[in-house]
Amino acid sequence: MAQSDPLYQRIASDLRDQIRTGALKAGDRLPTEVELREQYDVSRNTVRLALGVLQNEGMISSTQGKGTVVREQVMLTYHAAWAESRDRNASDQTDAFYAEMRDQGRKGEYRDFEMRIKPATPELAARLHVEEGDSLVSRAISRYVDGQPFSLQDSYYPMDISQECGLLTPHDVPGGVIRAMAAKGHTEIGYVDELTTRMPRPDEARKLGLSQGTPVLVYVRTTYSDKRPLRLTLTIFAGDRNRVVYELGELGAYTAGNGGVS
Amino acid sequence: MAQSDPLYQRIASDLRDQIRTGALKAGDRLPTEVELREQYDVSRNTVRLALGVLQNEGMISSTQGKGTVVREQVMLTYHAAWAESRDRNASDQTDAFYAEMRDQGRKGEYRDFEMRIKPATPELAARLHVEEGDSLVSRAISRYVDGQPFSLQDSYYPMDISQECGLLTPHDVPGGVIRAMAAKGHTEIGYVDELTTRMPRPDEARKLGLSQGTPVLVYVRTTYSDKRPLRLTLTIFAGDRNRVVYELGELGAYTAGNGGVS
DNA sequence: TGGCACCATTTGTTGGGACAACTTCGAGAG
DNA sequence: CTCTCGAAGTTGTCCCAACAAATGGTGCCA
Repeated sequence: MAQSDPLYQRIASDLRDQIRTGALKAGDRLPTEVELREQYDVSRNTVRLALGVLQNEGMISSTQGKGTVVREQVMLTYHAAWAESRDRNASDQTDAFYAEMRDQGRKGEYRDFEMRIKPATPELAARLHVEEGDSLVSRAISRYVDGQPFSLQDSYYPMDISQECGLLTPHDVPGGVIRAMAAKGHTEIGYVDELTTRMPRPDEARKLGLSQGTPVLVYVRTTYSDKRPLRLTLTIFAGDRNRVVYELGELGAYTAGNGGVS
Repeated sequence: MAQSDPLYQRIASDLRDQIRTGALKAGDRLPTEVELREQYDVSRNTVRLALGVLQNEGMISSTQGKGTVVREQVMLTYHAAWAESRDRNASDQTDAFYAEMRDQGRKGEYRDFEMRIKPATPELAARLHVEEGDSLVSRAISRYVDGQPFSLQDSYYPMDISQECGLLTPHDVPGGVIRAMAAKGHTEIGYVDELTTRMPRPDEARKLGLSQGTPVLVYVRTTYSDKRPLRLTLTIFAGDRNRVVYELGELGAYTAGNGGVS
C-alpha cells in the first residue's frame, strides 16, 4: 500500500481492500480488465499482474469469456478423532465419511476406486516399518461431496497383511477393511496423524478441480496394532473447502461453530 | 504436457520434471531468464510466466539480481496432542514450544509479545460463547526457530476470566496462564482443534518471511473447562516448514519419521 | 417454438521493448 | 592490502500490440 510499492501491488491492495470491506462480496463480478486498465490508467499487462496476485491468494477466480469473480468459501468439516470411533463400528472408512457428510446435510460419494501394488518410498517404508522398495498394497479413492471433488485418499497396507486379510481385490472388502483385519488379529489400538500443507501438484489440482491459489491439506494417518503399523492413509484435501477437527478430552455436548476462524 | 498446452505451461512442466527427477536439486541455480529464453526460443515474458507457475507451486524462489534457485524444505514438527500434556506441567505454552524445539535440536525463541483488547468477531464469539463485539483479551506472540520466523500465535480469553486471573498485563503471567487460571477454578479438561489451510495475507507473508507460493496452516485450539470455553488459540504456521502431529491411542514407543509423506 | 449460426465481450497466450533495482565481483584508488 | 566504485549480469516493473479461445446473447431460419 505504500507509495513506493509497484503499481500492480497497489492495484491488488486496492481490490483486496474492496473485498475485505465488503464493497465487493463473494460471487460479485470484478470490473473487466479493460475497465480496470482505464480506471487505473495502466497497461492491461499490469492489470493482469494485479489480478494474478489476488488469484494466487485464492481471493478471486477468472474464467475465459466470463470474467473475474470474488471467490466464496464453503467449509466442510472432517472430524478426525471422532471419525476414528465411527470407523470401528462402521463397515469401512468410507461409511464414516458418508455419515459425516450426511450429518452436515451433504451428499457424499466416492469414485475411481483403484487397487494397485506400489513399491514403498522411503517415507512410506519408515512409517510402515518395511524396507524401502518393498511391495505395498494401495487402495485409492476420490471422495465427492454434492458432486464436487473433495479429497483424494490413498491407503497403503503391508503386503503380508493384505494377503492374509483379502485386500488384494479391486473391489470393496465385504464387511470393511478394518473388520477384516481385526478378524485376523490385527486390531487397531491407536494412530498418529500428521498434517501439513503445500501447493497442489498439477494432477492434484486437476482431480480436485482447484483453481489457482488454492493449497491442499495433506493428512497422513498411520494406524497401529499393539505390535506393528497396520495401515497408512494419505488424504489430500482441497484446502479451500475443508477443515480437519480433533475433539479431545472429556468434552460434553460442545459443538464447534460452522464458520472458520481467520 | 500435452502438445496443446500453452508454451509457458510446457516450459514449467519441463523444469518441474527436472526438479522432480533430481536433474535440478534443492539449492541449485536455474538457468537465467535470458538463457531459458534462448533455450526454448520464446519471449522473456513467456519464460517469466513459466517461472511464475513454479514459484506459485512453491518449487523455486527468485531474488532480484541473484537468480532463481530450487527451494529446499526443512520440516519441523509440532506435537499437538502431546504438547497439551506438557502444557499442564510446564509454566506456560511457550515452555512447551521450547521443549519441543529443544528435542528436535533447534533453538526456539519468541518475540513481539503484545496484549491487546479486541472485539469478538462472529467466529470468535461463537467459539468462546460470548456475544459478538464483546471485549476479548488477546495475547499474541511470534515464534522463531533458529532465528527464522516459525509461527504467529494469538490467544483470546474472555474478559471476566482475564480480569479474575490477572491476564491484563503486557508481560508474562508469573507461573503461566494455565496455572493462573487453574488456581481460580478454571481447569482445562479438553479442547477442540481445527486445522485449515489458505494462502497468507500480505502482512502474514511479511511477518513469516514467506516466499511466493507458500500457504499457511491455520490451527485453532479452543480449550474448555467443565463449564465453558476458557481460551482460543489461533496459530498461523508457515506451511513449508511445519507439520502438526497427533498421537492418539495406546501407542508404545512408536515415533514418526522425520521426512514428510508426499 | 426450437435450434443453430454468428457476433460482441472477456480472459488467455505470446511477442516485442525499455528501464529500474539489486547482487556480485573485479579494477583501481588510497 | 583494503576499501570503494562501477560495470556486468540478473530479476523486477511496465508499456504496447495482436491474436486465440471461451462465453453469452442475438437473431435468423426452419
